[in-house]
Amino acid sequence: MKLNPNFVKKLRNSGLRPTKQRLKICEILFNTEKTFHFTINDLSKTISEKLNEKISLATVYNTVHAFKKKGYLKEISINSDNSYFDTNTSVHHHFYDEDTQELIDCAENDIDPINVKKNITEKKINSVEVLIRVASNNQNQN
Amino acid sequence: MKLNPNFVKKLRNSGLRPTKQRLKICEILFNTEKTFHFTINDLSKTISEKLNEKISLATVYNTVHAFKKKGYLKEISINSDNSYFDTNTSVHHHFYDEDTQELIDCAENDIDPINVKKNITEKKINSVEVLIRVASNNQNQN
DNA sequence: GTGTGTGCAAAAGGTTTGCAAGAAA
DNA sequence: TTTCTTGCAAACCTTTTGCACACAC
Repeated sequence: MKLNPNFVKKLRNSGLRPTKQRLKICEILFNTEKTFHFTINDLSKTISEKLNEKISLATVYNTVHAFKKKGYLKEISINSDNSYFDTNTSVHHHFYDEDTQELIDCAENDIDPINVKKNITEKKINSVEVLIRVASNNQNQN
Repeated sequence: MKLNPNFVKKLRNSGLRPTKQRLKICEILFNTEKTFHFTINDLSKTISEKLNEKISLATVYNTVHAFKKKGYLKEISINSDNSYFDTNTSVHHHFYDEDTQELIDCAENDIDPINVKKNITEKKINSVEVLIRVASNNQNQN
């Protein structure tokens, strides 16, 4: 497996040692033009499918949390069943398909800018994000 | 403890037997003009503080889920640490205070209506909700 | 009486932690 | 050789489940 120098640099810059495991996870997460969403479960499945090597679950958790802490990943909570991570760390909106439990990025101009007229707290607004839940009509939401 | 006939009726109407435990939980959740947010942990603490009687954790879970299923409660996921329930089951927006982990309802007219210009799925939109994260400026988000 | 609900304790599921061995600096 | 990281297993915590007893009807 090639040792991508960009990822080595990326990790080094944030004070994380570029270990074999972290580099492999970088390859999976950041080696594509487009961003995507995943669960820890997805990721560890991808690892064991795509790589001929095993990374322990604990290391996957540690790495994902380290990446989140460094700002390379963003965590998104939609329901209590699953915790999603997003390789797109910018503030943006989502569609959530309740049938498939799939999370889809919303393009910047698919939604008009949100105007918060009144901030009832005195605190600074860090982000304003919209979640659009969709489902087919003949849906038993249970 | 008074046996509130409204709650007896409410439960009966939805096919839930009006047991002592369920009625007590109704008193706590629905006996106020204003709606509020809580975690299972909050609720079970309130129960043991406000009532001179104990309700088993399993029953609290069962009841909250039964109420959610009947549409009396709504579950809100903000972070992976906590699952919040809302006694306001309508579609509405929230402020989330990252300092205190507190969830605050947003009044209908504190935000201009959201205009979804393009629904990239072909499915029906069930809800459009905004989450506004706030925090004090001098904040170490860790 | 019949069926549903409760409470306990045990099981489950997902995540974190402690620690010894291994890899990076 | 010193420090950080990994991997395993155990610990943890929250939520769910099985089952006997109790309660609602």
